[in-house]
Amino acid sequence: MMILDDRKRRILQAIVEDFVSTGEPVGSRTVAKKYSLGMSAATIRNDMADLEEMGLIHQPHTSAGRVPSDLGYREYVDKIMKLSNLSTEEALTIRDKLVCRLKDISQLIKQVSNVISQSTSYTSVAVAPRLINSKIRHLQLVPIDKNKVLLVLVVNDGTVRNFMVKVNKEFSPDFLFAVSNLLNDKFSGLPLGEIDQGLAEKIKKEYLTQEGVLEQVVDVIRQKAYSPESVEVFLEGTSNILNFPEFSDVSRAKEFLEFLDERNSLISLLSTETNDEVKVTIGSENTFDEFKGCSVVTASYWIGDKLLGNIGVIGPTRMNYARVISCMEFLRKELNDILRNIDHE
Amino acid sequence: MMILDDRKRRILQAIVEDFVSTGEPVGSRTVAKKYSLGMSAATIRNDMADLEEMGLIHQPHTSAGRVPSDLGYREYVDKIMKLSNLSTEEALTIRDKLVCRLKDISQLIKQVSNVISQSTSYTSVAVAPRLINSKIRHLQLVPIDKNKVLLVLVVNDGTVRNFMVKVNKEFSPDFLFAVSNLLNDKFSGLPLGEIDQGLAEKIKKEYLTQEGVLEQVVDVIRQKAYSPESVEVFLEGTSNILNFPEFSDVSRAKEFLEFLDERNSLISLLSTETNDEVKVTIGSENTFDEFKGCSVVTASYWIGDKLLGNIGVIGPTRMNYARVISCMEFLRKELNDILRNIDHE
DNA sequence: ATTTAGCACTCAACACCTTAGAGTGCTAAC
DNA sequence: GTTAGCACTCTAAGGTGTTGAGTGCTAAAT
Repeated sequence: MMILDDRKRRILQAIVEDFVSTGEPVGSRTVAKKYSLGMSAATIRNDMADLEEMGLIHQPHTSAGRVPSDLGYREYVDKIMKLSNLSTEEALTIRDKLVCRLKDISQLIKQVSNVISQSTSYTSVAVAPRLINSKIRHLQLVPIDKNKVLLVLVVNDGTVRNFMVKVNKEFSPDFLFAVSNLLNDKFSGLPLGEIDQGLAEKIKKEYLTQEGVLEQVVDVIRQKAYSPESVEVFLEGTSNILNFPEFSDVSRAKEFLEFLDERNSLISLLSTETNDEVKVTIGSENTFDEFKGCSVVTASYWIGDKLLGNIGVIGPTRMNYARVISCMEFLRKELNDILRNIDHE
Repeated sequence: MMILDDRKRRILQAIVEDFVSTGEPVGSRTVAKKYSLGMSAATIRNDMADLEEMGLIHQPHTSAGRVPSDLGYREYVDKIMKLSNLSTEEALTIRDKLVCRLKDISQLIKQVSNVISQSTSYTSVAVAPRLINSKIRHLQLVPIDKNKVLLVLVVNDGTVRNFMVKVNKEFSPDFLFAVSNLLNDKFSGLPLGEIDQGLAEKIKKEYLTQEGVLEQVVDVIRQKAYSPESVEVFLEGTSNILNFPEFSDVSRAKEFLEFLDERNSLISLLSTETNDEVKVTIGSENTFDEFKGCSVVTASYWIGDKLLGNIGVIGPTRMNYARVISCMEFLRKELNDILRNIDHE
């Protein structure tokens, strides 16, 4: 457990905030002058030496100023920084951008991601609501060709998804319509996770039908509900990272961008459940090596107590944490509000 | 009209090929030694001076070697380079990667784009078949909620698209099914471009129906058929460009990457009709300023004489043209073959 | 017992110079 | 028409000196 006296805390704060905004190591003189803490550079130097001993800051080289370490950022985020609400003006612009795009939840999430990346100028990732937690609102089978049927699935949040179902004989539109009605009768209102072959069996018995569509449909639903393939991921503002001197080394930038291309990594990056809070992962706290120099801020959005998906920001460890976190708080709440209104099951 | 004697052509060839592979300006000694043209460096120097006068090559500075100009590349591409087929091995791997992914044309195109970017190590763009040129194979209306109906549209190449249709009253599934059947009857086989309100009127008269769905559906089809919004664009291998020293300047790389984020620019970049050929646009020949230092190689794919979409490669002007063009030729043919087999209208 | 001023010391960054070498254009000989 | 030779040019790389920011330590001041 780290205990800092008030003065050291203020010095650490000054160092973090100055470094975040300038990108240059911060010297004792700068702290004394710019942050009017009412003490001399020499005093600050002494405290800095202590802070360094504690591992909160370090020097790139002997005659340079100090730079916060990952631990220093952690201390700053946990105990020092002060969050502030977005300006009302900004809040309004963001709200505006979200409302005018309400045609589809996936599009909404994509837009949220876009807004995040724009107003933080970092990279943003988001995953659309996972199927597995949704309830079926409506489904319908549409004939495609002699061995394919399209399953159109509408879930409670209004998302529409298409799945191709392979079948072994051709079915007439009328028959498929009848089956659709039957399925709607039985399935609608059920969570996707509860659809299984047992259910199919029951229906088959009850209606004495032998046709093969039923199992195939249930199969596809089960498969798609669980498969990570069917999770929609949005990535916005990837080129933003090139603004930061941390990535002026092209090979580093490339490594980063290539990592972002891997869907699965992104999904696992986000899928730390964050309950009701915004979660911050700093530098070396990251599991992925590619992100040792980056920080990730994530949040989840919910309907009631059902986790729907996550949103996140990725940027250099030298990140404006207060701002990013405030921004994420705001958007998380905003998103939850919008979703609460949509969900008329 | 530019006429080069055989020797000058071979010198230009050597310069282009050496520069493409090394990225360094090419000197007379290098040409003489590495490309055994059987003449001395001095002779080559004389010819190089001529080539420079013709604007085909130029010197970055007095005591440097020569670098091809855009015009030089053009001459090389048009009259000098020799295309060679892909190795059978490579052809097989590519064919493999395409076949195992046949579930959906859009996915196929995306995969093609992916393959292109991988085997050229440049960035690849592709547009999926445009709706406007497709014929309707099947359509069906699915109820969503009290003022929305989903239009599921299946076109002749097997692509399935969903469109939300706003309506002003709630319709029963049975009614929508009946309308779907009617629409199928009237529309299926028709090119999307031919659907219009006249057609809707005719149907309404014939069936004496007054319900409002029909117009709305026709409206949505017309709108989506023409809107550039509904063109699907795929972009693969964006981070590849960071491999080239041309983009080791981060701000240049950023500019490039940001340009790629704009769908519309990409679409217009590709939508030069290229008939039966692969088209090469070199450096300053590009309309977009952002691409003055890049070359773009595009090709189209067709079913019969209907243009479906385009595929393209974007890379630095210092590009291995012969290889890229061969690769594109191959994939264009491959794609056309696959599509020919799919299209059982 | 802190805090502060003063001072010697360190080190990266920058400017400046020198050198090496790659490449040229020109001329005169082949 | 081609080539060898040579003087010339210019960049890239390495070396040197200077500057200034920043430190740590010590001794005086509070």
